[in-house]
Amino acid sequence: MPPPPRLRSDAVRNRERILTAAKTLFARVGMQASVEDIAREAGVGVGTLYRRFPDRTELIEAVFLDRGQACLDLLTQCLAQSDAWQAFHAYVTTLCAMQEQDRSIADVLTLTLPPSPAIQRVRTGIFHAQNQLIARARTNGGLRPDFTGEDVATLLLANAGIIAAVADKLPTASARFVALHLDSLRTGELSELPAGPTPEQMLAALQRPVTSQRVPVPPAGRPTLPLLSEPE
Amino acid sequence: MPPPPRLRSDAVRNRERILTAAKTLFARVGMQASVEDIAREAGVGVGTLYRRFPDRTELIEAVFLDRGQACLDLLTQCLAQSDAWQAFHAYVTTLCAMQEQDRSIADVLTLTLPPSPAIQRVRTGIFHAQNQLIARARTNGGLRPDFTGEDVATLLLANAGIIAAVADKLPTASARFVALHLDSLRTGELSELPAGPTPEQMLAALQRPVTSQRVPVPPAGRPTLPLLSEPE
DNA sequence: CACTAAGCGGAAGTCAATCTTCCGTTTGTT
DNA sequence: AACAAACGGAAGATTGACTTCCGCTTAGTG
Repeated sequence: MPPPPRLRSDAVRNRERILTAAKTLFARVGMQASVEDIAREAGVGVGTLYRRFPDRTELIEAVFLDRGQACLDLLTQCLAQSDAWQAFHAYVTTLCAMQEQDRSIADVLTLTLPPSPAIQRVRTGIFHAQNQLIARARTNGGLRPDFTGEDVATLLLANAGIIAAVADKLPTASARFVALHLDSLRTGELSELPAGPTPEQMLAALQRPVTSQRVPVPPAGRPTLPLLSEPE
Repeated sequence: MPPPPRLRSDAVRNRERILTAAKTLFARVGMQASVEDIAREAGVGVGTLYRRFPDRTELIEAVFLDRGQACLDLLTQCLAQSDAWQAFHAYVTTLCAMQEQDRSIADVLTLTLPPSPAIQRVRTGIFHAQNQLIARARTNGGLRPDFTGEDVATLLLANAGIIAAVADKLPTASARFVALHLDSLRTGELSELPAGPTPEQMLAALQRPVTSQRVPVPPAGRPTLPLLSEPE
């Protein structure tokens, strides 16, 4: 096979710029940022962007590896703390705060993108560390025993909902909500939790294609249950 | 002023059909359902729909009054219960479950639509009842004293996030999350909550135009804080 | 310095999804 | 039966994103 042709210096520079621009925009609007916006932010023409990244997924992958690393860093930092509850608490709090700064964070943990080998590796790394953190907090930190990694994912989705709706106008809403939620996680007066999705289900559910996230129209629709089920 | 011209009988019937179709579709996909989809669901032509509802907001308003009534009914039912905590618990649980069945429910409580007199009336009714429920649960039901109506709104936004992401594949996720969250609301080991948005802020934040919810591109963007703030 | 191929920009062509109008046809009402 | 009201849905208009293409620019080399 022929040696990969070297890129010209300006090409390298532009590649870099595009990547930074993508990070910036993905952070700001989520990963549905348009190609043109990214190009503008990078100060290059769309043509350039396309030559370098013919497929949007490459771009996404690059950015995601970066964000994933940030998560891993956070996890490492937290795992280093001695107090198990403190560590867990700091993790959840900081992660959710990061989400507010960077709307692509949620996607890293909750996936929503086609698994490439590299991404898979980072992801399993994250899951592993996260589970470690959870396990420790369960045995030593008073974290309720029925709390799972899936519950973290769900929390991120929930937090994403708040952020999408009001982060710009109510920057305090998310943090308060998370703080509140954390209060439900320590053993104390625990209610019987309904079973949530299994890890497999959760993984499958979040495995959505990235490009063209346009959802046509739900074909049929569930059989519209009665809205006002007898409370309790 | 001339007496309002009577509608022809078929016109009346169609008006009704359109309204039902709108309810159905708004429930299924949220209020961004397209005009054509509604028309098809109603079994009428788009032209008909347009003549009857030249402005999409009328349609929305009609549907929302209906959904609002459902919320009020729920509230009344819950307020009738004797146990204050049970009542509150049932309210939150059922409301969140309703959200899963009907994606326009969240919008009714968290608004997101231009206040018409009629809507305002229903809304204040709901808020009033809801606050009553909260107040009772606080004094008699062990609800933590720092919990407010705004926290309910935030929870709905969060729940909407979960639903939007995975309700189709993980129908259990939302319920489990809500149950978990409810555990954080009883007095017990309470942490110091960060202040959330004030009622005024919350109202203002959720006051968004309904039509054309396309957000162009966030003009500037916050000053990108460092992502990995020192945990804790 | 000059030559060449790699690289660049962005206008223009595609495409899909919605909104909106318009008009020939159907239908209710008197 | 006759007329206006109402209907359906094709067609035009808009919008926003994706992708291609080509004439100009520039880095790298001899």
